[in-house]
Amino acid sequence: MNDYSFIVGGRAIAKERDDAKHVAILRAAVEVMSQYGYHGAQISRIARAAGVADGTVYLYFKNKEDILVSILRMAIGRVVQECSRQLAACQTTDDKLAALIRVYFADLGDNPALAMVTQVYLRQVDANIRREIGDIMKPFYSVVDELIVAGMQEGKFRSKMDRRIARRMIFGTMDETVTAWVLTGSKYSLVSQVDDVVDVLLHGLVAVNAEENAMSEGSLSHEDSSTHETDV
Amino acid sequence: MNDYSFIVGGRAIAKERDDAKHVAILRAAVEVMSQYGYHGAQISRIARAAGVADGTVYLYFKNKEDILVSILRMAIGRVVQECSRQLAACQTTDDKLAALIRVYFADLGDNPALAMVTQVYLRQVDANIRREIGDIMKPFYSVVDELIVAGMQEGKFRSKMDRRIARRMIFGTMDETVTAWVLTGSKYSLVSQVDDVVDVLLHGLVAVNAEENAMSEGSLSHEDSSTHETDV
Amino acid sequence: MNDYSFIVGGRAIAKERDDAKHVAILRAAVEVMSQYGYHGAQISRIARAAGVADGTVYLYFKNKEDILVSILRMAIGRVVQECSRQLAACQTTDDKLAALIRVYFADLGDNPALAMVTQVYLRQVDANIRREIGDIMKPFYSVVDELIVAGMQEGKFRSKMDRRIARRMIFGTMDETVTAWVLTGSKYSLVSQVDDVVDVLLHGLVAVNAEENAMSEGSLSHEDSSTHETDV
Amino acid sequence: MNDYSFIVGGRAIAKERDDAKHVAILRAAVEVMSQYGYHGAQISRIARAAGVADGTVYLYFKNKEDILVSILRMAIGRVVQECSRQLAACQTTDDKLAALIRVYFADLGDNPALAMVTQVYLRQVDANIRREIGDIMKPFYSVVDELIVAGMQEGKFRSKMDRRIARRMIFGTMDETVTAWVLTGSKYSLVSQVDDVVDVLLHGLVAVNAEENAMSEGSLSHEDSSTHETDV
DNA sequence: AATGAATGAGCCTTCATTCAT
DNA sequence: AATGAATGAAGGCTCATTCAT
Repeated sequence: MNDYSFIVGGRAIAKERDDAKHVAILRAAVEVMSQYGYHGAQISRIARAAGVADGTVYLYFKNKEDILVSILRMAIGRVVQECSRQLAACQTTDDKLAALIRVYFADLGDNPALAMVTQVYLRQVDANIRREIGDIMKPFYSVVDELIVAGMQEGKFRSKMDRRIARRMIFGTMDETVTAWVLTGSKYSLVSQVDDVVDVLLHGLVAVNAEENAMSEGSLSHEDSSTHETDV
Repeated sequence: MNDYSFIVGGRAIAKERDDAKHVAILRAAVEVMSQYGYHGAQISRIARAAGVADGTVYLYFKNKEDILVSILRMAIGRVVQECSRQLAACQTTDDKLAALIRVYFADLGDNPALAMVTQVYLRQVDANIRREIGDIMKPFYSVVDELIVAGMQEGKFRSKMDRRIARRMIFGTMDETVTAWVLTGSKYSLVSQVDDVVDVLLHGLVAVNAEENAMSEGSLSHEDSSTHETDV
Repeated sequence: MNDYSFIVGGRAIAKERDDAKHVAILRAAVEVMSQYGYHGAQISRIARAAGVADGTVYLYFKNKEDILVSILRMAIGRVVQECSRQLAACQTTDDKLAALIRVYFADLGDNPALAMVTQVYLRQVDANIRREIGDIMKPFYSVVDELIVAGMQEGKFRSKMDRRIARRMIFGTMDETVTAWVLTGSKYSLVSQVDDVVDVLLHGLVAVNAEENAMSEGSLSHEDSSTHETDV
Repeated sequence: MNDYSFIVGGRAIAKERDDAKHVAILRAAVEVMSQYGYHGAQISRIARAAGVADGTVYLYFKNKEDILVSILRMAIGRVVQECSRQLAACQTTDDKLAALIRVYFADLGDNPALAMVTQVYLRQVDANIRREIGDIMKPFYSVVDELIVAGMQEGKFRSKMDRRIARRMIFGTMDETVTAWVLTGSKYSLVSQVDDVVDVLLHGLVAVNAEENAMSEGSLSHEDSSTHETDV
């Protein structure tokens, strides 16, 4: 999935030439930024990489931050959509959580450049835009929120748990995992971390008893991922 | 604790006039940055807030980024030091984890401006400085790492768990919690979240059985914190 | 010739708007620098004098020093070109030397502001740029070198003379003459000095015998130039 | 003569500790400037090299330019004084000119760092200080002027020659020679150039006849100096 | 729609000089 | 006399954005 299909997301039919330029600029922005860093990502460089004139960028985007936000919107939009599809096919809440994380990791795992942008550069924007970022993330938050609520209702998840804190643990862990992967050069497989991450989120750090430890061993594969990973 | 004692860390007595200026500039930097944002934190504004001339800033700091890094160094240094003290007094690994998170939340909870800088603005720096940030964070990482290893060795923590992923869950959850608190205006008590956060980290999302749920209810207080918190 | 035709050199027709701005900035730089001195020649002042924005200067020149170097390049380029033309029409080596000095004095004599820049301000640049200045001057050096060699080969110039020293005498004398003229306010005619300078370069200080002195009297006119000149 | 005796010049007895600091600062200024260049010659660096505090420099010199001017004043003062001594011992005007140039070349030849300062860095000062430099040079100019007048009166030098132009030729040639020597790294002997320079100044470029050329051959040594010299 | 030349606001940093001690 | 910490003015350069063509 290095074809940037993530950018146009779920739109079934590309509109026109317009859309082609729109996408080209977003593609270029991701590439330029992941290559040259935040400060090296001048509009003129993005425009050149996209094969358009500087001014043309402003026909498609309000300003530079709008490009960054659009990148996130597209990426998250696509993840959310893919989540809806995959989660519907899951039977248990456990599976749904695993599916959610797998979709997220798979998406970013296939696009290190995009991951670099969302995990690092997007955080360098001004405070006023963080609000907008929050709005973009909301649908994704909702998916998780609904998942947590469902889990609690069906008795699977702990009933007295603070939903917000649970959600922050999920996002915080995902975020930290992806950021560590990105900052160490995207050298190992991000998806390979899914099972371990899900396991620790579901069961926490504490070993309830020896049997539980023994039972969970089979499905885990820490050793594999460990060998590929540089410690951060 | 708005007296910025966090800045000089554990030093009982400020050395000289030197140190006073050093601290004054760091204080000013934290205040100005939390108020005006990263891009609004011009050296001249920081200098004015510190009551010194622009040039004086450069007698104490190499450049603007050095100020940012110094803020983190002081803050983390103080947290690490406080952790060593508090963790030594803890009997169980559970308590140690709780103490660690409590120290961290208490420190930042008392200094919303500092939290704003570490959680938001510090991430806006250039790639080259991120390495330095990593070095500063290492001692803190180590504390957590040792805690995890100890927990696993004494059979308290799950033995087959990936240590790195466990650490990322802890940090990711803490980070997400503090960031959410900061971005919603630091309106509720950050320390009040400690028990819930620790609980969810230790036991995960899954309810093992009805009894466990019932047992954990007593020590938790989601309702209290919930009422103060705006959802993010 | 205060029309700065020296700047575009031999180009018969200015290319485009591009060239017009390029020339306008060089013109402005010469004027501003000769008027306000090197340290008073801020980019913003040059830009204002050229009728462009500060940033526009950097569309045409790499940096401030590049402007200085460009001024020299244009000026010297024009002199060298004019020299080639005039020297070809000369019969004797004496005449060629006279023509060379006349072209140089005429050019700078018509542009006191330019002379001020090349004789005074250009020498205030950094060591690294002196090399570039040397490269620019080389063609001019070569013209003189060839002239000296030709004179020696045809037996006109003293055969055992050190060519380098001869060249330094020629340049040193020209340079000192122009600098003295510039620093005293360009009040007298620089070209009027040509014959005397050439005479002293060709025959030196020593009177060979009474007859030679008597013979040379007719062609010289020290009294005229003397009356206009303030001693330096 | 690398002992900086040039700095105190002819003063028979150094005044006190005062004078020692005065000299130390001038020494340091010459060293620092020749080593680090004009822009690298900050007062603080000069002070450190002189072993005094920054502020102390201002007890001995009005400002930074005053240091530069003082360096020139000392150097020229010493040359002028040495000239008076040596020229008195000369019989002919020719010899006096040779002595003058020899004193100048010997002095700078023994102090490449000083030569670098006078030939290169001193010219980077502002316009207002050039006047002061002119004043300092006047005694040296006078020596040459008197020499020229004497030569003309005794019939040795050409009677109708423009004195000012003659003087500029002498200074221009000396200056160009020293500058070329300095900028090529002071690799050859500057004094070794004296005879050739004097010869070309006295007799000019033109060969009067074959006999003259033959006669002058014996006293010249172009080949020697040529081998040591890199062309500029 | 597309261009790209032009704009100009904005800021970090240096360093000669001062002055309280 | 000596110190050296403190000062603060000053400017080259970048780059997001505009707009005439």
